[in-house]
Amino acid sequence: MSAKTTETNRDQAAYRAVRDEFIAQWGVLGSAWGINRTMAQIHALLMVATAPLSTDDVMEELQISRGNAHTNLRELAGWGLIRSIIRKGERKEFFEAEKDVWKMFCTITRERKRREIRPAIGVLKDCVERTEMLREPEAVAFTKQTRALLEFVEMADSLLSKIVRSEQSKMVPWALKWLS
Amino acid sequence: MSAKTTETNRDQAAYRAVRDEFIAQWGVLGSAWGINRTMAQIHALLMVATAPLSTDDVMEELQISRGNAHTNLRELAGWGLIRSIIRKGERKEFFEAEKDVWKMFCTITRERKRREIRPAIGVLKDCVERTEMLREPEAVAFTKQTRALLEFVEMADSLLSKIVRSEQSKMVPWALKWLS
DNA sequence: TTGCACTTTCAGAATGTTCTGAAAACAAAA
DNA sequence: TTTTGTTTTCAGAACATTCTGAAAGTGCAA
Repeated sequence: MSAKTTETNRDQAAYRAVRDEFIAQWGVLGSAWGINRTMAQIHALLMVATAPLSTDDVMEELQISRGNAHTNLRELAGWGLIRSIIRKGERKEFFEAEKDVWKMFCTITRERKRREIRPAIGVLKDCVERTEMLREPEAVAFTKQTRALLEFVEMADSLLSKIVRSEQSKMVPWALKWLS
Repeated sequence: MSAKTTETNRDQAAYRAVRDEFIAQWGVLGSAWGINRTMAQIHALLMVATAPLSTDDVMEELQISRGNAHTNLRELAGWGLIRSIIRKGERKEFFEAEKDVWKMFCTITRERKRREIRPAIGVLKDCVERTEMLREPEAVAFTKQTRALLEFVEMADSLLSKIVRSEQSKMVPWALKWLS
């Protein structure tokens, strides 16, 4: 084995170690968020993969069962963070992640808006509507507080909508300028 | 019982029903986020309470055990979302929530930055540093991807820092203007 | 120093989430 | 049609989180 090959193997091993560490840590971070650890790990794996992976590849790399891999791949596809690839002549389904960070951000933001912000707005609107005609001091305070929350959340929702509709090429330079 | 009293009682009952619904739903939303349901419910309860509540009040209102109430009150205090009140002449400890929505937002953002964004930045920096000298195509792609993530997360972190340092009286009108 | 009012802790129970592995379903090819 | 490769489902197991309730701890005041 040549010196060159030896060096390459060492580098390859070093890279693998860092990559595996990245996947593991991304899983930990995912759970700190509200996200299933395996789902976060599969996402990390696909984000740094150089080619689409099959369900079996994912099972092999992360040492997880077929059911687990399958379910989490579907879930990720549901979020729009990965897409499935069908290669002609191949029966197997492959998956690849969206790698553009700005697009990822927009996708995640849109989903969280839908799953977390919208329902909160619904609850708050309902609370305000059903108490604003009451005159007991407690009810008045309640309406005031829930209305303040509602207004804030609606503003945040609109801001996020506008940001997500923008082009990265406009937003990022603008943000950097605003920061300085 | 006078007509007036009857009306007041009905309103009181209506208010209670909406308030309890609010607390319950806030708990559900909390779990959709990564937050313990009881913790979210206690927070909701204290947000709309007109006076500070004791541990026993919380136990009574939410029908939960002392240990549960205690632990989650401490946790909320750890986040800085509630503070404890000691009344002179009283041995009992009371709790009240920060009600100002902007301050709440800043507190939550600061904590999430600390608990979720900082560790992510740490992981990503480490990945970039440990692979940027490698020349294998896979390693190069990995560094590129993790660096892009790092830059994005660092930018988001800075933006949030700046927002959280601002005055509500400056940010909110500015945001509203920007929206239109 | 004893009793009292309250807070804190924690083992085990209850509940909730995620994972496995095998069977069923499906669909392309033989 | 049957075979073959693949995806999907899901019952039960494994694991993780949250909750209860009782006991221990704390410190004031009689």
